[in-house]
Amino acid sequence: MQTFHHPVAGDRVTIRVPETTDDLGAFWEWLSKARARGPIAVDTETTGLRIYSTGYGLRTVQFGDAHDAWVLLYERGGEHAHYAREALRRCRDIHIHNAMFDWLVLDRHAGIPLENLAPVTTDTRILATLIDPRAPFGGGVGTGLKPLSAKWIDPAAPDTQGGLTAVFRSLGLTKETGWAGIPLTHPTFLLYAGLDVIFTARLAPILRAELERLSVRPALVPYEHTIARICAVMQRAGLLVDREYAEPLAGRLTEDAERYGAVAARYGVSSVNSSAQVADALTGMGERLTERTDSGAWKTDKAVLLPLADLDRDWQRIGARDPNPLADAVLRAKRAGKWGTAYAQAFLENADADSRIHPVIAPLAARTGRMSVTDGLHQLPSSDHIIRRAILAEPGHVMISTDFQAVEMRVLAALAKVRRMIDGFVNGGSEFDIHMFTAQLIKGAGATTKERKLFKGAGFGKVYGGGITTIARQTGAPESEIAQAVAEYDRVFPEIKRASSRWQRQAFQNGMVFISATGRRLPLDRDRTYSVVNYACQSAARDLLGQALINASESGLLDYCRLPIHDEILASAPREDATEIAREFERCMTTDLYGVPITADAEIGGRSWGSLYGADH
DNA sequence: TCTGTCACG
DNA sequence: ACGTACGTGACAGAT
Repeated sequence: MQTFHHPVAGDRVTIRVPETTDDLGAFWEWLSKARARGPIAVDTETTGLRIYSTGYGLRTVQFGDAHDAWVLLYERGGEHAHYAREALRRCRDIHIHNAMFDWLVLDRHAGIPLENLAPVTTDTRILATLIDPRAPFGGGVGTGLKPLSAKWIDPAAPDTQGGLTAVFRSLGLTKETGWAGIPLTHPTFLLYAGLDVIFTARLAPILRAELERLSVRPALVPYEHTIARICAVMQRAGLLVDREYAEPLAGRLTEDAERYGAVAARYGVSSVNSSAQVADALTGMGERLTERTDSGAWKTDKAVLLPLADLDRDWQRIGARDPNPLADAVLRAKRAGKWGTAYAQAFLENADADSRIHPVIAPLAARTGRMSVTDGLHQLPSSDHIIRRAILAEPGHVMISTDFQAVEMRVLAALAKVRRMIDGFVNGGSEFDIHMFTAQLIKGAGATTKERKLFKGAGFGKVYGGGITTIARQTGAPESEIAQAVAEYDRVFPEIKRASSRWQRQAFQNGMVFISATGRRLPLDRDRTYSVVNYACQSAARDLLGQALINASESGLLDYCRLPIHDEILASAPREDATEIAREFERCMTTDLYGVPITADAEIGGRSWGSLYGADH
């Protein structure tokens, strides 16, 4: 048996790696006693992050408490794997840092259903996020095991992930190949694998005490664990990619990008993604650029190029000038290039052997509590259906998208107690349109759709905390019009400004931390405290979605759920039951927030996600 | 690794 | 004193 010792916060901890049957017996004896004393910390090491890729493997499973860790060599199979599985089956109280990953690994590669593991898990990352949700670059300590251990346990806590990267390099491996390529019994690998569970075990009680000290609403802890389980089930299910559609699509987009790229090359732009080249060439053609980036370079983004190409925001000809052929080619080449590589090509590369994409869902990613999804499925173009067309419901199923109706405006009305807004939402019925309502409030019953658009822009400006200039730039309306609209907006909804001041004051008195409607801690940046209005709304809306997911799960809809998208649940359901299931999703997403109705609208599509978008929409 | 850009809610 | 658009992920090019 390999044994390691390491100092942790003045203690000498022990890491053991069983080799023989006797060693495994010793592990079993330790586990029985440790389980009787308290929770067991668990962690895994694997060949990488892409759990569903072919050839993926589980290398070690670690168990530990505050002083002892055991690293089981799962990769060896046989009795090593057997002991690891049996240990996991017996543990009724476990601590994991970032549990979703380990649940899914163990579910897929050790035959331990996440439905069994999730209910007995406390995720120390969830606890840490409820204390401070900010990433390191956002001013927080971060929610990684290393920074948390350094802050709460031992400033000398090793950077096990970063430290291993150095070991990988010394072995001629990279960050990507190292996890699979490092020898299973490499001492640093095993030491760090063991230390991770020891730090997790020590972190849990400290974080729990801190949550209590800060009076964080206790219900948030089980609430977030339930949402994590639900998101893990969706990640496991994944979404089906239509390879027969995506492959030629990727090819076509690449051809388009090359064709337009060749046009740009005629004007001296060899790579359309080089802003400097585009700026030089445009200036050389006599165009005058006016906007600059943060670092002082000429801006050549879409907002700059579209007018030069005589195109509006929807890429329709304006007829105001002769289109600049370079601006037009750059726009089209960049779009085709991005859609081809970031979407169509990415679908094909990210899909597993069963043509499924398993989006990595982070249920508590943003500082407001919002979820994030990697693999791009949160950012697919919505103006055109061609990209989403590549994502399919299950065979015999159709896509159902159920989204909250103007949820952030409803949340704003409820939280800021905006009297006339509340009246509108309460009395407005199912077809109520808050932005038209606002336009009519200000302009009278004859308000036009153009005026609706103006006040929609002003409304979003309010929720985001934007100023006149920015709202004007975003909406394309002249500043004078926006200034007047915002002033009128403030006149009919005066409660918003008052709530903003009140919330900023409360946050200031609470160490620059705003407490959300659900009891979430939302740290503010000192130099932009106005963002509290957005944080309050975005965060409460996220928790409405979280509760909707829990409702859906409790109503037996979880197996149909595929992806949460901020104010929407995307589902795949049998065609013959779609109407009934859609009504059920609407019911799960319908609620009341301080007297303001929160409503949802389900749309039943066809086999592909694209059927809900673009031309057919 | 940073900057700019572009996609979403 | 005043005013500030919010939150993400991914890719390409420059450094």
